[in-house]
Amino acid sequence: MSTVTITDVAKHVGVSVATISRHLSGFTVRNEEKIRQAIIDLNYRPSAAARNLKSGRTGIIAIVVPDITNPFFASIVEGAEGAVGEDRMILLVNTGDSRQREEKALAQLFGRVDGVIMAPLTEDEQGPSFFSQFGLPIVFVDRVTQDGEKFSTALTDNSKGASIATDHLISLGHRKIAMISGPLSTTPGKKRADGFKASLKKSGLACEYFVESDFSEAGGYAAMCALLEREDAPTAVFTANNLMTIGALHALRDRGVAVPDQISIIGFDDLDFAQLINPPLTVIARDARLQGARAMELMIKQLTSGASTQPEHSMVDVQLIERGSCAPPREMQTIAFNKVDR
Amino acid sequence: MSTVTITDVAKHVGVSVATISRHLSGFTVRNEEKIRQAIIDLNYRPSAAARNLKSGRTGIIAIVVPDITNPFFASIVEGAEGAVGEDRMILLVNTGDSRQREEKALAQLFGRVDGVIMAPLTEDEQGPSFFSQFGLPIVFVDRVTQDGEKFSTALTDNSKGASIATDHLISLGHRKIAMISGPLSTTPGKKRADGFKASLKKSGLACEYFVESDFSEAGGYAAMCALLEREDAPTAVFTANNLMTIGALHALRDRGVAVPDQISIIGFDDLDFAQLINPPLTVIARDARLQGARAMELMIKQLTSGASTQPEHSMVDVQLIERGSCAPPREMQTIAFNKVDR
DNA sequence: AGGTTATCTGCAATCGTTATCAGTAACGAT
DNA sequence: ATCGTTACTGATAACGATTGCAGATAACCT
Repeated sequence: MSTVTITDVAKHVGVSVATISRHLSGFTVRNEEKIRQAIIDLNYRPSAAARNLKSGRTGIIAIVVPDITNPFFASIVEGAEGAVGEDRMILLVNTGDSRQREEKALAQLFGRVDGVIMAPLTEDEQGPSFFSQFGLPIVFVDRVTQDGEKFSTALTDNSKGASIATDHLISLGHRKIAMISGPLSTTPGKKRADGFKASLKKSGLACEYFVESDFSEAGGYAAMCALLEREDAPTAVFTANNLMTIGALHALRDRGVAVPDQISIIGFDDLDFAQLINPPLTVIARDARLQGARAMELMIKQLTSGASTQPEHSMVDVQLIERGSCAPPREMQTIAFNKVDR
Repeated sequence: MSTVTITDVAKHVGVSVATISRHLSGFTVRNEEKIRQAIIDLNYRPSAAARNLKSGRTGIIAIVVPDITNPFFASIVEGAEGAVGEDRMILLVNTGDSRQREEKALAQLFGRVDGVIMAPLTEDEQGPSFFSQFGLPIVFVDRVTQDGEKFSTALTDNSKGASIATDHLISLGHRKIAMISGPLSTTPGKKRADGFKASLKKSGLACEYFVESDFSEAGGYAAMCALLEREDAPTAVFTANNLMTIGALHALRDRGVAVPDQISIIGFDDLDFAQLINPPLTVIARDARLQGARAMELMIKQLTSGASTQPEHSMVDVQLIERGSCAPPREMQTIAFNKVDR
């Protein structure tokens, strides 16, 4: 009962399978009404597997992300979902930050999907030729691999964002500025660290409070604790992604450090609840949904216009959103207040 | 170049396709080393489509959720992902709260996946026989349809959770207790409303501040605003899911209403940042990840032990987490303070 | 050597669908 | 009546892999 094929329908109506197939493909055939009825009566559903084999396309696009519970990646997926269109679907692969899972998944994807939108774990994990030989269209989102130039990408201006954040802290008067960085093996980790260091350098500041962490909440927590324990603690900190920002905030709260009175904090990536926390969080924001949508558009373009097209690179802009978590450093606040009071 | 088939490998080695196939399936064959080498040289990857057609199984399980950016559903997906095992993958379908998309997706799933884990939009959307005739194993997660008893389910104790929340507010002395409810057409919406009303009744209170909303942040915001505008405003509010809690908190903040001094608030479902907001949020929590994992386990059980098995029902427990957003109502606080001061 | 297993091999059918190709029927124009 | 055109139909060969069957090869024993 569960396996009604096109042959059954054909027999039931008394025509050949070809006719049924043609009807399904939208051609006009003679016994349309009878066929329609038979399909309903028998509860026939065309087998996607057979169609895939015959046509060579699956109508499925894979999205491979390291961690779907990270709201940023969830937004990427949502954006891609919104741009996928009527006749395609999304296969989600969550690699859980495990290289092994990532590799395995990639191998299994072959023949199951028409293309892969991918946020690789690190930039150098696979041999340089791996993706070139992969045989499936690829679009990189948020992160790239070594030879990323050869593929379409949907990135954000990481170094610019980091520079804006750092400049903001500097302009408030901070000199002892820390960064809780992501892994330097990842694109955003590297670029954001670059932007931070470039800004410091431009203002003649040394990079003394740089901690490389892992983009996780626990990592942010640990990094913040380490910074607080230094005898000469920083007066401001830039956290390189949302989860580490949350972790750092937890650490500050647990240690009873007042924000922004004792330390200023600015995060990369906005959070849904940034306005609800105390104080409201100042962040560098970007439209992750848009980034996901761009990735999907690039993929669909590649799919429809053949593989011969040139790779395209999309860059989503970043933006400083000032709320309340950044203020002049403590020793300067008196001055600032004096000025205002005068 | 991109379509290397098993035949190409066979020719290259000088054996029949059957031998290659057997090698791939783990049997011992004569020219193992040669075959392995040829596979690498030609960059051959078995076509999943052909395997699907032949074997009738795809190794893919679909998860259909209304909104992947809702952290709760993201956690469900993560939990399911963690339990899916090595040889299966997840196809994610985000219906975006659109019934049309949901229907279409379901139809397209046939032949693409081995089973469907599903959180339906509403309880009654499809005819009662729809899922029975669907022809694919189904497990409902978080929400069910009318005839949910016939299928395996992974739910949480919604009414118990709502009762605990309501009782908590009552025990603090509140009498004017509001609920911002989800749609009564959904399982969690209905059950949580039931629990709320049952608790009020048990304590002899009338249900005067009940607002049915839509589980969205905007909906929670609007509902909270409506409640605040009533001449006899409530002193406490129970919000039926995480997004509406966030919306309500935004509304309270925008109106300058102090929590918990002027109004107490308790939400269903914990939030990552519940401790970071001011005051830390008191919530009813459950393990969404576990719920997703349970759903996947039920699905795999069904898949491996044939369709003949009885449906099973898993219930994830709920738990009150007291933080700082609930306090005795204003008129009682003096009394409470007096007691303490004595 | 001869016989008996044990192990491996190739052929061909099969999964459900679509594309191709050679028809056939209907109809109007000649 | 013949022809050309239009509009549809059915048989059949793919698509790329797996598998039962029967035959081939090797291994082992007497």
